[in-house]
Amino acid sequence: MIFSKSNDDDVTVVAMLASALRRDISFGTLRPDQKLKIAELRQRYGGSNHSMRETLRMLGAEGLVEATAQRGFRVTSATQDDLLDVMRVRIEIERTGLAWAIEHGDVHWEGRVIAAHHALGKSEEAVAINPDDLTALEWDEASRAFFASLIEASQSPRLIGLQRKFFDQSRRYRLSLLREGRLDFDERKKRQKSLVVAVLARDRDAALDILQQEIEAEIQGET
Amino acid sequence: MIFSKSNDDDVTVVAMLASALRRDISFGTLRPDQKLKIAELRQRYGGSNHSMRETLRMLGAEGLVEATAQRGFRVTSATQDDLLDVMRVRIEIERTGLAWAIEHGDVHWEGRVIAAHHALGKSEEAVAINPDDLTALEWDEASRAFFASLIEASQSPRLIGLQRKFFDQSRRYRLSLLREGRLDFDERKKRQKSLVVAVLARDRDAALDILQQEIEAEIQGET
DNA sequence: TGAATTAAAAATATCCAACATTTTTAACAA
DNA sequence: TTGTTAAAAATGTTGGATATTTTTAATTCA
Repeated sequence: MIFSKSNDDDVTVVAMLASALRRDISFGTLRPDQKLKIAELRQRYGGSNHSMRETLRMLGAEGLVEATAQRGFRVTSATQDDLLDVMRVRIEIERTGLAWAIEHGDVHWEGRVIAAHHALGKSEEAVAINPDDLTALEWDEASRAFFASLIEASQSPRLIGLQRKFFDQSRRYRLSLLREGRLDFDERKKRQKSLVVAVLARDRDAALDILQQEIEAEIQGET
Repeated sequence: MIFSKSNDDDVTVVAMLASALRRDISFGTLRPDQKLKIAELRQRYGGSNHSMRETLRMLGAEGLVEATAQRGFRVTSATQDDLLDVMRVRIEIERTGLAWAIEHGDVHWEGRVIAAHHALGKSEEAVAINPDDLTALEWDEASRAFFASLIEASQSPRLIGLQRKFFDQSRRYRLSLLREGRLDFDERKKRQKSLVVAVLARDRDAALDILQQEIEAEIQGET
């Protein structure tokens, strides 16, 4: 058989519930600090109480939801401090990962970075024109793929996992910036371009600087 | 009421199961790659099938256990590469945290570092003489507390969380080094002492260097 | 013999229903 | 108001049942 299973992530009920909840937390349908009562969630998303509990535990591990003993779950609160913390940690993680990747990466890695950059370019154009939910999610995923490609050659599974985790945690804030039109797509395009150039030139210091700027631009927006 | 509840962590069944499993994974009673069948675990540790599943999900989030859809859980495998990865990431996390702490920490932080260092010293002496399981666990906890105190003033909840996570992940390896008598307690004592001195002097570069050495010493052992 | 197929067994993932415990809410008295 | 108490709601846990999937063993056939 040529075809691989569509998505190893959505085969179980818990995985599907997790996807749905992640999406709704990202878009703010489930608001920060909102109490997540098992009964209500079941009515809205389906699943048994155990599936839902397991799902919430998973999201808890991802940092999207917080659990308190005997007091259930709530959506992780979103504050300015929290945003700052995610982004500061993201900067350190991704800088380290990129440094390692520049050290270890081969020509195939360079190819994947170029490909991811190309795809991101298309997505940014699309979302700049039409920022509806679906387009926004595709753009965010392209963005994630681009940053992921950068540290892909770091040879550190944990660092790669951390990058994904904090990128996911910052999604809420990022989509909010997009909605409010506070992303400067021209600036992003320039930075991303020069970031790729620096990476291909193996100019570590320059690459790390630009990477950091690109992440910092997501803290406040640029307009 | 003056007394606070003993431990917010062991109030629920799931939390207790998690503690027990964590301990047994740390000591290798549950070996790397070992299949964790719900039925067997229930017989050994108690709890319902759901509690056990939830527990395993939690440990999965902590990186002690790995889950595969439709194929259950197993103890995360322990390889040389894995050890290297944990330790490299630990170094980056803790270096960053200590740098931030040195920047932000006040005199109270210094006090807590000194206190944790003092307690660790006692524990190291105890475990050097008598490395039984209980003493070993207490030593490991004192060690964790010392490293945690260093980055406590980093003002980054996420960084603090990451430090704990990776310290926990490396526990298996660390206890193994201890069992095999491959820790040089004299060297450790010297390093810890000079680390504290550097921290109090706010000599960032020196402190980061020593911290890194102390972590690296846990990769291979020193004898 | 050995590869492929099939049947049986085991294990996972899920659900429902029930109950004990804890927390939250509402009512009430001081 | 403030504090206490009772009722309601929600969480945490369990047992048992069932569908699906994976693993193992047995069997067939080239």
